[in-house]
Amino acid sequence: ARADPTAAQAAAASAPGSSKQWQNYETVFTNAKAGMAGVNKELVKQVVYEMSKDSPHFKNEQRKQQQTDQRTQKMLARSKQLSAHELEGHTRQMDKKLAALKATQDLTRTWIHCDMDAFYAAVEELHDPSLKSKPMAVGGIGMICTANYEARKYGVRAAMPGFIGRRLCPQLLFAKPDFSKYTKAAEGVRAVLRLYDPEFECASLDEAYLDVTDYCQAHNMTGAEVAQALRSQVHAATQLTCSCGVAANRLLAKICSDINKPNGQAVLPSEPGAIRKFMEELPVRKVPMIGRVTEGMLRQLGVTKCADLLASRGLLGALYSDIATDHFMAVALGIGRTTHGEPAREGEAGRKGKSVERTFAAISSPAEQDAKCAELAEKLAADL
DNA sequence: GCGGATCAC
DNA sequence: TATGGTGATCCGC
Repeated sequence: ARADPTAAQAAAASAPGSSKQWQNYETVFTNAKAGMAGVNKELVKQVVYEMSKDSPHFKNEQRKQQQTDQRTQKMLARSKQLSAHELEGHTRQMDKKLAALKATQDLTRTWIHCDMDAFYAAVEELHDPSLKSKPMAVGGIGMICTANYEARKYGVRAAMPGFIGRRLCPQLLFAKPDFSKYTKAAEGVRAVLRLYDPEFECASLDEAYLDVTDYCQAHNMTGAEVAQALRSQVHAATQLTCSCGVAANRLLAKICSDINKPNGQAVLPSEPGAIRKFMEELPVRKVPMIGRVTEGMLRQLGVTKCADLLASRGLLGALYSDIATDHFMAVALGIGRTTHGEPAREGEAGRKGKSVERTFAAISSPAEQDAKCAELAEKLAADL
């Protein structure tokens, strides 16, 4: 590997005086992600744009973007029609909502959100330690599932097409996803988590929520100490590292687990003042369920930090649904769930749907399209 | 009620 | 050359 990934890339980049259209090209790949602090974002944007701009995929992205632009414009127009009187009314409504929410706040529990670091890639490195020092991605030429930290230095990351990753980092190695390996590793991790909260909840293969209130009490330990012990024990048992967030509820713990990634932890004290201060400065995009689109719409309304959610509560109340504003206000106060969900009904019991989809090259003949549908239906029937 | 959009992993 | 798959929920018509 070269000493300075971005310098090597810059030398290889081809853009002799071309019009710099890529500068206006927003891509998910330049979002902040652990291990990507030193990445030359402009360069990544340029490479992604150059490799994408003539593709059908790009056209489709543009179409979708236009759609959300329209939606945003509609909302913006409505916001401008609001009278001061209407705004005041909505503000009072939101104040009621806030008061009700505050009454439900519970700061007596200690939650840990545990998030494995570059999980699939870390498991692959376990099976082949020589990969550790090399940039490597799990996935294929079509799509990267996750990249190790060596690869992230080049801007290579999850959800990026493999051929773009290879352009950003020519020596990038690919490992074929092997979910039986990851499932097995996850079981090793879970065996440890169970010791700290027998009712812990898996959010995915590599994420879990633990209520460690009882454990803290029984062992006379702080949440931070438990997280430290848990991480050591996970590493001892599996040779894998994870990051933890420690806070009074699941929402805050989840946000915190991302702060000191990889192999770190962050603690938010369960004090009203500390929580208020933490939320005030937090960019809304860090909040679970505020994704790229919602972030964009909120930005148009002048809302970028969680403090803005409170300040603009009247406006939000006028423009968004009850469900959405409930979430916004809860987030603004740092209020999240403090209980486990339904007793984990194993397997398929809670399932509400089942589907199958494939990406394939364009086909235009009705006969071929029909055959494709039949193929998918057969697959779905077999799965069912 | 439905299809499409959004979000998460 | 080439841009994933599954499931849940919400929005807008």
